[in-house]
Amino acid sequence: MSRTTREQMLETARMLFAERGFYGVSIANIADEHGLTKQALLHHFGSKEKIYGEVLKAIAEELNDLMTAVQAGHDDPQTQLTDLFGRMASGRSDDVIRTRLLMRELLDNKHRAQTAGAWYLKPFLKSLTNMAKAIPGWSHAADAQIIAVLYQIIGAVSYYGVSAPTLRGIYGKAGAQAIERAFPAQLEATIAAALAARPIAEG
Amino acid sequence: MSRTTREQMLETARMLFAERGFYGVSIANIADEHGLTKQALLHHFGSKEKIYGEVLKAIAEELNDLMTAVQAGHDDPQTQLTDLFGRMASGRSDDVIRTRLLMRELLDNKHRAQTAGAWYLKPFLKSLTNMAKAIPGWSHAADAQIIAVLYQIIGAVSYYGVSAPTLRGIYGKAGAQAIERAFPAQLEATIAAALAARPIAEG
DNA sequence: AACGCTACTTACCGCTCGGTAAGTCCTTTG
DNA sequence: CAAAGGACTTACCGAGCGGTAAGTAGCGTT
Repeated sequence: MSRTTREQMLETARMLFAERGFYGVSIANIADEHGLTKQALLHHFGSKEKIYGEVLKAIAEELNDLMTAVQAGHDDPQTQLTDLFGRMASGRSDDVIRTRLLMRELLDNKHRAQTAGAWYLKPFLKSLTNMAKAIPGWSHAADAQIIAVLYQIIGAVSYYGVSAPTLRGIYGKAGAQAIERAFPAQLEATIAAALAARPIAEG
Repeated sequence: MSRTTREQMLETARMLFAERGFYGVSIANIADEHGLTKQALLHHFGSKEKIYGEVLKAIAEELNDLMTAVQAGHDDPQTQLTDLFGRMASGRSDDVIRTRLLMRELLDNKHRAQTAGAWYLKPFLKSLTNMAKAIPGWSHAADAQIIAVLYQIIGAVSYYGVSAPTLRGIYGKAGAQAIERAFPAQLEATIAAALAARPIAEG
């Protein structure tokens, strides 16, 4: 049963870190969600940094699983990529939480650095790059160019998962819902356009 | 001279908030940068929230200025938009700091909410929307669809300004520099592609 | 010369932070 | 049935947090 508690704690930690960021969440905040004390968390994980590290590690594994699933589902690399990004931006609450957390990590890891960082994402980015290289016309592009394109797509995808509260604040509930409805199709078009545009050779 | 001190403080605050986030920066941190005490900051701004609010307000003004400049520079709305996003992603340290801060605000404002938020950006988004509506083929698109597209572009642009440290961690200094070199041209292509794809009517 | 104002200071306050120490309770194992 | 160990608690700690109170020092006005 301790296993379950641990997993529940990790899940809560992920949600809270995604919502408020590493510095915006205290160990006690996470523990309160379970009716336990912060020392219970420290017992299981040792330190706040380690909790955060485990959350990131789990996310990295999920992304790799997603990658595997997408590769199993299609042969065409462009379809694989489109499917992958579509899944990452599904709008399901799991995905939104994960996207938020990854964006925060992107912003913060410079300062918390090596401890636990985007390094976990390295294999995922490597797989992404290989997938893109399999697209006709991309095979001879430099890694740097491919990553530049991929990062722009990831940026577009990520903003989707993160903007909802802001847009609701600016445009009201009905307006935000209309935008949310329009997003997925529009996103797919943007991704298709970005992938269709072949990488530009360095000048 | 008090004016100068105040401005310096705001500048430092902006940089630190961008680097470490609202919760990752204390008033004392900001004050230390000037050799003053935190009470000096509280004297000038009243509270931490108000410092942050002033930073956001200044950014909103800058974006509006940028918008005006771009409109004065070109007649074609698509060129205006491309120019605008290009300037926002110039890679100059000012722009990187501003982009980081806006991304953080996007992630955090749900919780700090009305106090001081993306509401400052409302006029900017409104202008952006109008600019997009002037593009041939976009005039009859719903606001929601236009904003969906714009947000994706903003996402792609923003990731550019924020990813450098992470990419350096993953690909090393030389690799990251190659990516940085490839980014601008690639970004322009992505923006052009996203703008070229006409908004999709709601199904 | 007294006044008021701005710019700042030192001295606090109550609170929360991450983390340590030392236990209690309960279950598993020999 | 005792020993061991995991799960969790209460009781702390020093440090840092945002913010208040009460000044002081230097200026321009009257």
